Amino acid sequence: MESPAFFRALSDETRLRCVALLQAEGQLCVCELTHALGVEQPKISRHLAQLRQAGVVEPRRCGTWIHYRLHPELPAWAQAVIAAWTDGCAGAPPFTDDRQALHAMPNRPEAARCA
Amino acid sequence: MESPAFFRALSDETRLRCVALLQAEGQLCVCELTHALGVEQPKISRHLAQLRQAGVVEPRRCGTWIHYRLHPELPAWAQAVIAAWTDGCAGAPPFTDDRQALHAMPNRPEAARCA
DNA sequence: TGTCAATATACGGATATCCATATCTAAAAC
DNA sequence: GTTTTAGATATGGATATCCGTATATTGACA
Repeated sequence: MESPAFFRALSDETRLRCVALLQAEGQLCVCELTHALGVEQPKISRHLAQLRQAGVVEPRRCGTWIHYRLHPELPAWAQAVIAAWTDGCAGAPPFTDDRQALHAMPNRPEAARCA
Repeated sequence: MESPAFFRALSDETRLRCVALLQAEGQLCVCELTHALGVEQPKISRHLAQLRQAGVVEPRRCGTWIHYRLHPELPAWAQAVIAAWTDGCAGAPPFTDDRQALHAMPNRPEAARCA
C-alpha cells in the first residue's frame, strides 16, 4: 500500500462518501451506493474502480449484484486513518444525508441472501 | 477543513515526506526540508504552498528563514489521521532516509534562536 | 437463445496537477 | 543603497483527473 495512492483515493468527495457509507454499513452493492449518493451509476462505478485499484475496497459478486466493502486486508495504519476520519467527519453533512437516503431506499437488495 | 482537500494535500509523496518530517521534528525551515529531501528549492516551496493553502502547515517568518510546522489548529480528526499514518509508515523508507539526511545536514539554522 | 437488470468501461472535452527553469521578493548585512 | 541569501512565484508543457453520455459485459431467467 503506497501512502500517496491511498490518500489520493480519499481525495475526492464522491469516493469519501462511499468510504464513509461502507465503513458505517459494512457492505453495499453499487445500486445502494448510487441511490444513497443520488448520482449516476457510471460515476459511482468509476470511483469504485479507483478505490478498488488503490486497494481500499474489495468487490464480491453476489448473483446479479456486486457488493463492495472496505478491503479486509487494509494495513492497520490505513484502517486507523479511515476510522479517525469517520469518527471526526461522518456525523456531518453530506455523510449523514447519504446514510439517511440509504435507509429510505425502497427494495434494497438484502446482502444477507448472499453468503 | 474540507476532507477531500485535506486528503488531496497528502496525496503526493513530496508533501507526505514534508509532513512526516514536520511531525517528527516539530518545526523546520525550507532549506532544511530542501536538504533533507534532496530536491530543488522551488519544488519544495510549491508543495509547501499547497500544504499551506490546505491548512495543513503554517509558516512563521524568523529573520531570513521561514519555519514551517503542522498547523496548530488542525481539527482533531486531521491530527489523528496524520498521527495514525506516521505511526504506521514513518519508520520506513523514504521517510527514515529523510530524517537521517536532515540530521546529517551541516550548518543547520537553529530554530531555537527565533522565539 | 434471447432478453433484462446490474455493473463496468470507452470516448471526448474541460480542468487540474506536476515538473524544470527562470525570475521575483524581502530581510540582512555591509 | 547595493549585495547576498532564503524563499516564493511565473511560465509553459506533459500528464492526469473528472464528468456526462454512450456502449459493452455479465449473470439470471424465460
